[in-house]
Formats: sequence, C-alpha cells, structure tokens
Amino acid sequence: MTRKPTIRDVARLAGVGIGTVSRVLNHSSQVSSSTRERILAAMDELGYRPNVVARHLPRRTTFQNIGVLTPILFSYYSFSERLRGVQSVLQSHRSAYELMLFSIISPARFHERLMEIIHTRTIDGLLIIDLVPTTSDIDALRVAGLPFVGLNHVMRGDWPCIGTDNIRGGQMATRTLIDYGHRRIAYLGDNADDLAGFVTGDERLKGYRRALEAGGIAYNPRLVFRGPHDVQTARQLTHRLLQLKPLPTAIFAMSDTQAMAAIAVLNEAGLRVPDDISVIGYDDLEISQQIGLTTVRHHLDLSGKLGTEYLLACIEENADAPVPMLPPLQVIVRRTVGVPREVNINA
Amino acid sequence: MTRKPTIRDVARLAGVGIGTVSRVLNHSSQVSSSTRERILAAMDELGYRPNVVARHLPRRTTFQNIGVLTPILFSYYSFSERLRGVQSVLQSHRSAYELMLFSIISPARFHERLMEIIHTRTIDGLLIIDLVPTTSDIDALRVAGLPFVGLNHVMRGDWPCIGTDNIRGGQMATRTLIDYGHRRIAYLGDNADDLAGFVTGDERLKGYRRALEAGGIAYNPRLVFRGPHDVQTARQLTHRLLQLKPLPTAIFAMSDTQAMAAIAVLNEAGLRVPDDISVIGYDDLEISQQIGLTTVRHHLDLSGKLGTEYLLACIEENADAPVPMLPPLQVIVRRTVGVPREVNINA
DNA sequence: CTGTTAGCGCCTTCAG
DNA sequence: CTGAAGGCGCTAACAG
Repeated sequence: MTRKPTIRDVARLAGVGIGTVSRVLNHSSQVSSSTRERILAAMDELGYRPNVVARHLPRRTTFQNIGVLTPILFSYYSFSERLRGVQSVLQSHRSAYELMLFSIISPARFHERLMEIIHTRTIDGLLIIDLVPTTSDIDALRVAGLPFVGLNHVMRGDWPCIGTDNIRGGQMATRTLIDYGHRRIAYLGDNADDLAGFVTGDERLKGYRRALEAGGIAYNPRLVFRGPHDVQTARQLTHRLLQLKPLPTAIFAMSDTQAMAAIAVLNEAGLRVPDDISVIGYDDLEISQQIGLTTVRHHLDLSGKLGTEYLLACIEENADAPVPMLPPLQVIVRRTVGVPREVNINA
Repeated sequence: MTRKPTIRDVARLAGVGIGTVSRVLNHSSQVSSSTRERILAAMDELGYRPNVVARHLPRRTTFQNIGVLTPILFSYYSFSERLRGVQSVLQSHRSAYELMLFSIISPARFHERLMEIIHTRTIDGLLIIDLVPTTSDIDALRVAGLPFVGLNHVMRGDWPCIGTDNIRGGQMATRTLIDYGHRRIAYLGDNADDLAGFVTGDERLKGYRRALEAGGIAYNPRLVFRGPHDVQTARQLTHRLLQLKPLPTAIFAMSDTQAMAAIAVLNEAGLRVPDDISVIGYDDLEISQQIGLTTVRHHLDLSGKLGTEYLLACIEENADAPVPMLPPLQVIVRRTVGVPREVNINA
C-alpha cells in the first residue's frame, strides 16, 4: 500500500469506525481519551494527513481566500503601498482570510483572466484594482455569485466600487504648476496604446488638458511624453524631453516613480529642480516625503484598507454595504516645484 | 428549489445522464452536438456553475497555487521588487500557478502560521522569504510532502534554500566607508528584540562589527541605532543620532528605505550628504539608482526569479533540482558616500 | 461515547 | 455516443 493513507486506513488500524476518527480530526470532545490516543497513534504510524479538499466538500465551507486582481507591473511601488493596506485589514479581521494575488500583464487578456479566476479559483471575494470590468464581466461575476469591489477611476455605477478621480487629480497637479506661473508644462505618462484598459494615464492626461484650458494655455501634443510604465522608459522619455527648445519649465509626471526618474535625468543633465525646472508627481509614496517630491496624494494605503473592508462587508453581510469614500485628493507641496525660470541648455 | 443547481439538476432538465453533462463540462468530443446544445441550454436556464471544490476530489488534482511566506511589513519596497521577480516567472511558466501571499507580523507566530498553511491551504509549493524554518518546521513540511524553498540568510543546509550572505554584505558596506577614511560610523537597523527570528538586521550588524574590527576600529554600541523597520522609526533614530557629539561621519543603514529616511532627516537638519556626512544603504532598490544612493546590491528581482524557478523545479521534477546561486553581492557606488569631514552642529 | 449510513458534487469506468 | 454505477475522502446525522 503505497498510496496516501485515508481516514479509513486510520480507522482500520485503530480498530474504530471512521466516524470516530473524523471526530478526533475535528477536535470533538465526544471521544474518550483512550481511543483518542489510539487513533492519534495510528495516524502517526501511517503518516496520515487529512485531505484538505475532501474536508470542504461535505462541510460546504469555502477556503476563506480573497483575491486581488491588478496590473502588478504597472507601477509596483504604489501597488505595494496599497497592498499593505489590504494586508493590514486581512490580518486584523476576525475571520482570517488569506490573499491570492492575480496579476495581468496585458489588459487584452483581462476578461479571459477574470473568467478563469471566477471558474477555477476558490475565493470568496475579489478586489479589482486599476481595472474596470465591462458589463459582461460584471454579469459573470454576479452570476457566479462572487462578491467583488473595484478600486479605480470609476466614480459611481451600478456596481460596487471605490472611485478616485484621476481627472481631477491631474487637473490639480497641473493647476498647481500653473499657479506657480508655469505655462510650458510637459506631461510624462504611460502609454495608452499598449495599455488600453488601464485608463489611469489617460484620465490624468485629461485632467492636465483641462487645467491648461482653464488657464488659457494651448494644448501642445509635443509636450506629451508617453511610454510603458517603467523606470527605464521614464528616463528615456525625459532625455527626449530635454531635446525640446525651449525647454518646458515644468513637468507633470503621472506617477511618483516616473517623477523621480525624471528628476534623476534632469539632475544628471545639470538641471536643478526646482530652480531650473519644476516637477510634480502623483501617488505620494512614502518615499516621496523623504525626497521632498511635490505630488498628489490619493491615499494608497487607506484605499487598500477601505477597499478590503468594503469587500469583506459585501461578503459577510451579503447586503449592500455602504460604499466607503476616500478622502479628497490633495496636492502635497514639498520641494520640487518653484517659480518658472527660462533656461536653455540647448543654446 | 432555491439551492444551487448541481450536475444532477442539469441532467434531469436536459433529459440525459449526469455522465453526459460531465462530458460537456470537460469538453469531451464524445458528445453529439445536438445533446450538447440541449445540455448547454439547461445549464444556462438553471444558471448552473460547476462546484470547483467537487471537481478536484475525484480528479485528484491540485489547485495549482504556490505560496509565498514572508514578513511583509518588514520592508515592503524590497519585498515588492522581489515579488516582481516571483510573478514574472509564474506568469511565463507553462503551467499557470497562481500566487498566495502569506504574511506574518510576529515571528513568534511563524511556526503556528506555517502549520496552519500546511494543513488548511491548497498550495503545491511554498517559498519562504527572510524567515528560517526550524528543524521541526522542516520536518512538518516534509511529512506533509509540501515542496518548499527558502530565500534567506542561510547559506547551506540539508534543506533547499538560496542563501544570501548578509554578514558579508554588512561587512562590504562598512568596509566601503572605512576605505573612504571613516572611523566613526553609525549603524541604523531594525530591532532585534521585537523581531527575533528575522535575523537579517543582526547579520548585517555582525558584518558591520567585523569590518570595524578588521579596520582596527573599536566597536561602540552608542553608535548603533535600532528600532522597528519603518520610515517613521528610522527618522526618529536619525534624530537621536544627531544628538551625538561628535557626530558620526558616516551611517550604514541596513536597508535603502532607512537610508533614505536618514538622508531626509540629515538634510532637514542642514547637513549635506555626502559633504557633511556619508550614508550607505542596503538593497539597491530601483529607486536608489534614481536618487544616487550608494548601497549594496543583493539582486532582489533576480532572487525572486531564481527562488520561484527553483521551487517549480522541485515541484515538477520532484527530484533534487540543482540549487541556483545568486550572483555575488556588490557595492554600488553612487553619490552618498564621500571622504569624512568633521562637522559639529552641536557646538 | 461510538459505529453505521448517507451523502457532498463531480469524474470515470463500464456496459450498452 | 450515452446511462448507470461506483467511487474520491470526509462530515454529519442517526441509532445505539
């Protein structure tokens, strides 16, 4: 007998019925200590381990997992700060849910991936970050009876989500620069072509355009630099930006990561921030405070917390839990934005 | 009938046997298209969804999950970069494993948590990061037949792990400062008291001491600052460090996060880095390059990759896969370390 | 306190 | 091509 021992093997060896073995497995007090000992010994001798899957079938319980679906490679520091919020709620929650992390590289496969998760995974709820499910996605989620909560740019809808207004955030950032007197402002963001579906960058760009318009500044597409959301690309884009003449006097980067990369390149080129050129980011990472980056705070850690709490409420109360609200976006003024000054390194 | 429909309900409605329903569920070609249509219609009408757990029982398959066990709050940016490596391997791997994230706050509960994971979770393998399982932990893992790989400070052993030599890293960092001429070097690290079990900080401190010794410098415990591994604590510790007279001429921070916090506080106090005081970190986060932090590179992303590849090899080949080796540690010289200069802000 | 009996929902032979 | 039967490993009444 080389196969894994089952409850029946244990019962046979201990000379009892499988019911009794099941009782000791479930810590029932209804077993005399002598037979308990005998059964424990038998388990030990056989190296018996209860089959986790089999236990759930008659018991009709779930695995107590919640899933997080996110474009992880998108901007991983902010993801990390958000995840910290998720974890802190999960760990303090009375019913201990574990975390499954589903990430997608290509938004084109979002739908496909979602279906796969719904039908083959054992989760009790799903938190969908930075991605917006379509109507058919939502239907599928509902039909499957899988509670879900979105954490993204959608402000309201007939599905549960905690929205954050990226347009407004982009507008606030750009407006800040304009208020300082800037009129030639570049935008540094991710690539809409590759990332259709991850609309965050589009939204913030839209906010940028609105602020320009409100400030009476003409939109100039040559001041817009976009590419895949990673540090190397941000650096390359900044190098291209440095070819511009005249140079922009300020940059709005759609993420703190890109802002920091830009600042690095600017410094390497001999430009001082904010004396020669101003930079504002978006995220307010914990690290941004340390390096003095002026940025837009959208409460990453808190959003992870609220999203998770909301999801848990949806799972457990089953009713329509109240939708939590994130605090308003905030421009955090630090040291990378100043008044404009014309410089020309391309002279 | 308000309960969830089962395969039997579908069979009844479609007027077929459950075997045939099962066949269409499993995309068997052995079903005539007419009956398939009928069954599909019945499923649709009932809103039938196969029970995921029940499918696994007779099939004797696993859920294809791999777990990552880590002290997540420990230092989450480095965790994040490592995780990126894990995810990249998982997503490119032919058999699509999903990721379960188990984090522990208190190392005291490491063992307990591990047992819980082994016995109640459905994973095919476990990657244990920055934590070292005891002999009994390892036994339990083996008895349960759960493949596991460690990613930590243990360099070798009778269990599968990819080691990184924190002592040597700490030594290299400190040695670098000494080579620049520093003799009064502070150490900024995490708190051993709270975090017994997370020995990373102890190891790097040990390396610090060895380097001092080799450099003929007496160890001064008053130059050692330790506390919980978070930005606020790092800032407070740096403030305390600033009370010292004379001031140290250099700081070795056991993580880049702490190094950046320290630099921020130093700057706020009017000290310039590295002109007035030098700082070296440990991690080489992606962001560290951008801000010019001198640090020790231990290949975070790559370690996540190698660890995951190794684990997958252990799972699939079942044999003793060759233990991968991380490239050697490297001091990355950037702009936060210079020659010492006595300054006294406490005059 | 304990053994026995039904399932949990599905897959997989095995006959037809 | 299809139906019926017999598990997968365990839990949960139910009788004793």
